[in-house]
Amino acid sequence: MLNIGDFARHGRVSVRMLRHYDAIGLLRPAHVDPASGYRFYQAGQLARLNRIIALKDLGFTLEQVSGILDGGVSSEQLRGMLRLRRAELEASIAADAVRLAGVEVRLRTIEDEGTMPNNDVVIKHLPAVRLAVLTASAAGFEPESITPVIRPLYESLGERLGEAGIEPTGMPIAYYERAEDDTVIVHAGLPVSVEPSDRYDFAVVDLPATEAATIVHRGSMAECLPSYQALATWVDAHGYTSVGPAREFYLDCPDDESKWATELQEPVTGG
Amino acid sequence: MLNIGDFARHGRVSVRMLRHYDAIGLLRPAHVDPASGYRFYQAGQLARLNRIIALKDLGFTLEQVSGILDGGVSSEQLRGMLRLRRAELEASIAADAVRLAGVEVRLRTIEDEGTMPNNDVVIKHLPAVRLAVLTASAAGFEPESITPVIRPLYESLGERLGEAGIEPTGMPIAYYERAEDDTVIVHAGLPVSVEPSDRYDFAVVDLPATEAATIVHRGSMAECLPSYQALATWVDAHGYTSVGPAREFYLDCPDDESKWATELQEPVTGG
DNA sequence: TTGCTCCTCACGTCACGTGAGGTGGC
DNA sequence: TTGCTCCTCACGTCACGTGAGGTGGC
Repeated sequence: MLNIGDFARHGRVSVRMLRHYDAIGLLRPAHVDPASGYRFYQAGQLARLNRIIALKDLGFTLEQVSGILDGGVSSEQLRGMLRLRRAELEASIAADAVRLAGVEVRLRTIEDEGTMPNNDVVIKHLPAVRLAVLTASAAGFEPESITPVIRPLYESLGERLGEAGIEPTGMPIAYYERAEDDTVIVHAGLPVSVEPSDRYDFAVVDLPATEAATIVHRGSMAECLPSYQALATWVDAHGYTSVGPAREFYLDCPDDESKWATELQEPVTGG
Repeated sequence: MLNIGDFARHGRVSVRMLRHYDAIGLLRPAHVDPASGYRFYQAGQLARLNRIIALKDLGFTLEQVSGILDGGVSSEQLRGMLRLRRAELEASIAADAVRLAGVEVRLRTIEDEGTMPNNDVVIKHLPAVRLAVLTASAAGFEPESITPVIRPLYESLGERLGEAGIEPTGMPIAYYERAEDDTVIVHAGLPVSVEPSDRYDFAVVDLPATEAATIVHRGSMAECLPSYQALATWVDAHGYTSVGPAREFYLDCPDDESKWATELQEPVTGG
């Protein structure tokens, strides 16, 4: 019979762990002195302790270890648990690898530039939205070309929705496509919850759900290029691929345009 | 101004997270209604929220995120944190890979044999020990050859220690070496804390500290072969390499030998 | 008035580490 | 008697999830 200290030393575990295993019924001492409460273990109990440690090292919770050791788990169930554990470990390794890649990117950027890189890019899941849309063409993607096109689109769209008695259900979303002749097709959209109909003098479009790399641009849209570039750089550096047209989500549009907040959204896949 | 629900939806986080970030001072609402306690956020605060999420996704704690965002961290310190994080992630991936390999081994074993494999093997660090040792030769490693040699060795060793007035400081440890002619050199040891001396009629040997794969054998040493085989199988399957002579650590040796408990220790490296 | 959203506690999570405060045996 | 080991609470860890119980605005 060994006291708890000796048993812990032989088993290379802490005394506290043994008390914990006693408390949860995972490893009860062979004998407890009724007067002092002292725990005593048999050397042979090291075998069970070792089984516990071995299963714990595989990443099972103590509750699972308990089930496995006390026969509450059939051979078939054990196979299932091991397969699940394998899947979890593979997922965990993959997630850590993604984190590691992100850290590498930041380290390289900071060592190139000596400054904190653009941290504001986040991958988000964008749900599908139904939009009322008006479309027009612009000469290029520079703000000087876009602004004079999109402004009147939104004014007109607002009026037409009003005439049709429809209330937008959220903030404006614009999206852009490149035409063959390198001009840009500008879509000005407002979320609505109506069925498409010939009677409307605007289109009703369902934007699909997607993963997107996003960045919040603060300030006038005239100065949005650096934010777009930061977004594009990040997407490239993290191994994502752009899919589908970029979107602009107008979060906050007070009269003073220098105080606007816009989320730039680049639908992506991979990573 | 957005209420907490809308802000959470835009940021793809839970309301509870925003309250938590408020509580720890990481992201305070732009405005709090004094009467109701309602939190209100500006759309532009999404930029900070995204920074928080991005750094959190790299695996930084919220406290570290707070330090990084609030400028309490210089560019140099940030580099250091990123390097540390990289090392942590690499270690985490390596540890998970070891666990995964262990799970794979178990899965393969259980699918070959349809039964729970030998779980009792555990890697431990064995500290260095000083032993009083008597040595003899045995014909082979089978228990029939070892037992008649080691018994008298321990009897004699006990007597000689008694004559020298030395008390063993722990349980017996035996170790074995293979001679060139394939016979086995048997060392019977008892832990002591004395300096080596010519006056003793036994050797004083320092066994080095080592990592070892260990298994607890319960029962007579006449039946130790299956345990040794399980140990050897495990060492092989997990990619460890044996280094140095195997040891036997006698944990509990009552008169009834069928109740003995012995830890078989195989010094290893790698894994 | 019914729903909906918001609020503030406060417990639970997981496997112990770490005191605090006290006792028994050498 | 001093050390050493043992004991039982009980809080702390980390980032929230999840009720409980209650309130304000449409």
